[in-house]
Amino acid sequence: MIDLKLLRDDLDFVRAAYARRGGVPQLDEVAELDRKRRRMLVEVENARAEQNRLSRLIPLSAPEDRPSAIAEAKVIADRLKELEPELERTEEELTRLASYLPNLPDESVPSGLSEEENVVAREVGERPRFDFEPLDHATLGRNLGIFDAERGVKTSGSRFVYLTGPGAVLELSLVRFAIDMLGGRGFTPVITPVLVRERAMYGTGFLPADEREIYKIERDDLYLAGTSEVALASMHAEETVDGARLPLRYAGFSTNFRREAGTYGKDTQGLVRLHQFDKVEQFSYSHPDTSWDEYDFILANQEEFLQALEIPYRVVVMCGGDLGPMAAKKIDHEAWLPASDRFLEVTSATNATDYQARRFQTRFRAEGKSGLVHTLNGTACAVGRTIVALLENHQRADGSVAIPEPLRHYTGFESLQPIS
RNA sequence: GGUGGGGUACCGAAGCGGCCGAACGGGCUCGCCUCGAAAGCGAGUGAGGGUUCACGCCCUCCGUGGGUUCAAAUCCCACCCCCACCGCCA
Repeated sequence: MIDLKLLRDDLDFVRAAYARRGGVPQLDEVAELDRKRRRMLVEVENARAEQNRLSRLIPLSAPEDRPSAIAEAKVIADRLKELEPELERTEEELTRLASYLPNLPDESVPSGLSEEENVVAREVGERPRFDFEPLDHATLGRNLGIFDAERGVKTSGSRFVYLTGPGAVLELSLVRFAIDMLGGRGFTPVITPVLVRERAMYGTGFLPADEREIYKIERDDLYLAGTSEVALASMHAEETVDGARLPLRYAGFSTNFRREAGTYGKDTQGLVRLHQFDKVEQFSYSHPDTSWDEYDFILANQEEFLQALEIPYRVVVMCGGDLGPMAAKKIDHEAWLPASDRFLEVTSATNATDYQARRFQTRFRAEGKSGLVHTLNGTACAVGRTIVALLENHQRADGSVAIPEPLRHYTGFESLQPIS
């Protein structure tokens, strides 16, 4: 939710900001409803003030004056019974429409409507050169016996896999590596609930915008989270935290569930686009004045993680049209996949500014003043896609795949070997 | 699945339908006292919104939503959430 005061104070500013993400059709309607609401609010409050005044006089008045005093108060009471529902309807409509307003893009966000207009900031790391024909990750995975897609389909349908043998160990190793790295940087490890209430989904910003993408458990009225961001953003809902304790940093681990609606036929092989995958996520509650510094910190952690694993990548700044509803800015890191000959999104970092905090009412208090915090999130390790990048970049002529040095401590092996 | 008990301000905890935004205790802040601290004493201490250049004024909030009434923390209805115990269970 954005601050509706902005619509009153500087509608043109809001309009210009939204233009960078393709515009928001209902903007003027929201602004008009807001004006109407305030008009009615003043009317209702004045009536209530009058009613309160009259009511207070009743017990003080002489018994013989009571009937007339009550009759007088009743006139106002009846009038309020007409005005209040009307105000309420206006407020409901306003809230409903306003909940579709996305966050305002930061000034540094490039204009654009689709991912074609995202901006590649730079490329980091050397693309590997092979003196043999490199294999794509799906083939490698099969050869190495680290996942089993056929049986995943048998059990759960397409886009589900079994991670097997060294694949399972590799996953746990990556998770632990990421958690340890962040633990040294002030992030408290958290394993989050994956079934969440509607309120958590709404507050994070995935509802109402991304409803199609989310699994819902109708019977128990719960949703399956697509990222631990949901539970982490919801963690301090309705709380006022001591400003001196900011930033609050969490390294969330969870299994994530995504419907991948509308992606039929896309990335059907391997570990790229699954309905279920595990991820370690950075999440920060920041003071609003320093949230862009915190954003840089999250981005730096992401780069260090990729560099430690010797994965070449590029930094992509999302254009306005490619931002999620909660994002004021979003930057992805895309790993280079030499055999597939393309880049693959492996991390994403978002500064949600006060958008989520306003919905969740997460505040801070410092020097006697209180305000909304800023929330930020960024992938630390999306396990499946990280494995994809490791496989393609570290494959060797004999069909094996080298494990990067920092990870060996966790895996206990130095390479993945082809089975039989 | 069953049975109970609860949701009041930063925390704990009272609260006859009418100066109740709410006693009291703790905490916190600022004073006094002190060489300094503790203790003690005194004062203060919620949030959101509307309006105003401002001082201020006004409205709302006692889990949520309805209802009764001139007037609801208080009475009525529905719902949500939390806790405890029993059963089942990784």
